[in-house]
Amino acid sequence: MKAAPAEPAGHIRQANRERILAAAEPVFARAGFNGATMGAIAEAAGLPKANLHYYFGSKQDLYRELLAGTLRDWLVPMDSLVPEADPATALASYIQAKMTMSAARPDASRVFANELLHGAPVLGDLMRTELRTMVAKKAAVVRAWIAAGRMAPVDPEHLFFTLWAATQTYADFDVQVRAVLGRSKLTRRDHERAAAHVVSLVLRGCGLVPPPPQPPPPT
Amino acid sequence: MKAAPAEPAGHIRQANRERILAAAEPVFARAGFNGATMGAIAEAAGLPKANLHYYFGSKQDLYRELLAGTLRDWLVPMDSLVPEADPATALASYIQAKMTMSAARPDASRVFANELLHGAPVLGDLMRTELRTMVAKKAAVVRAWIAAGRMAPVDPEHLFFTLWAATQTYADFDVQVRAVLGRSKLTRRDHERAAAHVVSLVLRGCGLVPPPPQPPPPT
DNA sequence: GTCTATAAGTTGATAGAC
DNA sequence: GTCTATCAACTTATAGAC
Repeated sequence: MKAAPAEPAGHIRQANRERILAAAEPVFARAGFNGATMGAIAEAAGLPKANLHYYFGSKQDLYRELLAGTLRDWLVPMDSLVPEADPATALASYIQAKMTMSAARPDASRVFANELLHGAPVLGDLMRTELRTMVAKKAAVVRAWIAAGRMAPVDPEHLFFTLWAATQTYADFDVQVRAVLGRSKLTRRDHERAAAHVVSLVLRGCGLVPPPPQPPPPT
Repeated sequence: MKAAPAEPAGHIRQANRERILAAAEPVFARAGFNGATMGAIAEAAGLPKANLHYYFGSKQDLYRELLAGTLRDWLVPMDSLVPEADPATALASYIQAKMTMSAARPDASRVFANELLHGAPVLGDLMRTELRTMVAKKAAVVRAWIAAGRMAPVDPEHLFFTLWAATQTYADFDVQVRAVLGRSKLTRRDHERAAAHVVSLVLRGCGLVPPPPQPPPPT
């Protein structure tokens, strides 16, 4: 028999793993993969270094699990893009969802951005499978809207690139946004203004009449 | 007297510095500041490590000079945004210029993006001064266009954030673009298509009639 | 399952001969 | 101005007591 209890089925294990993942996110976000040290993550998690290796094996495995979780969360808002929906409403709420994520979990976005920036050495396979499949499906929805004359003929894949870039820039490069706006910190009103801007520009760009400014969801 | 010759006024010095800077760009782009090693840069430059320290003092000084040069190049295309210009033409050519830079020097863009991603520890001051001043000037131009009824009332500062994000995503996150499009490498046609998409979406988004697709400049 | 101690390897930076 | 040799510090990962 091992020392691990058989019945609780890994309660402690899972709790500790999540604790370590949560502590690792800001450390990887601020310093990148190489700049982040297991020591710093361990300190943030309130555990000895050795425990991190006990739970995740290596630094790269820990990093990989963090990223895979982010990609999953990241794809969820695309579900609302369905053929039956109104294009303007669906796109506006997708943009709003992405803007809300940028504001709520900027570190997750930054770790992801950093991985892409360096060529996606650990996430490349997932990008070429899961992400590509999902985008192909949603691009088909946009193409259907265009074919039905419900929106202007934009390139669907490139529309997604623009949407991701325009929304995530407020998380990934917020230091640039703050420098230009002269803010030491982005307020809730800054984020609302940013979201209104992106929604309005994109909807008009897609030939869709922007709806009157709607209050943010009670999330 | 020092060993350095007085008359040639640093010809060798400058040539070697530029050689090292050119070699450092792809290394920093691929590995980030911490992942890049002085050994790797020295090898790429074909020089011993010690020479890098002789010319730049420290790794951070080398990195700082590389970034400052990129920021300068990066601001140049904004010069064409002047009140007398036609908004549609000026914005289209600004976007084209940024897209061309993304395609031609992706590594410079990536090093810059990486610096922003980690909070601009070495470039922060320049962002809050030079960048902010330049954007304030160009935002005033956009405001004048709007006041004259020559384009839709978009938020000028946020318009720049969107333009930068939408254009640089093709350099910074090209691995994501390639994954979605199923390309092993982005072709010239891919970049043209991307540029046409961004120009068209933004011009329509700004209430400006997109001009017919113009051939790329002979650059 | 937890933690201390340490091994094994890497890196930025410098000394000093040429 | 160039380059070899080397140091001091740091980091990942593991061994082994508890």
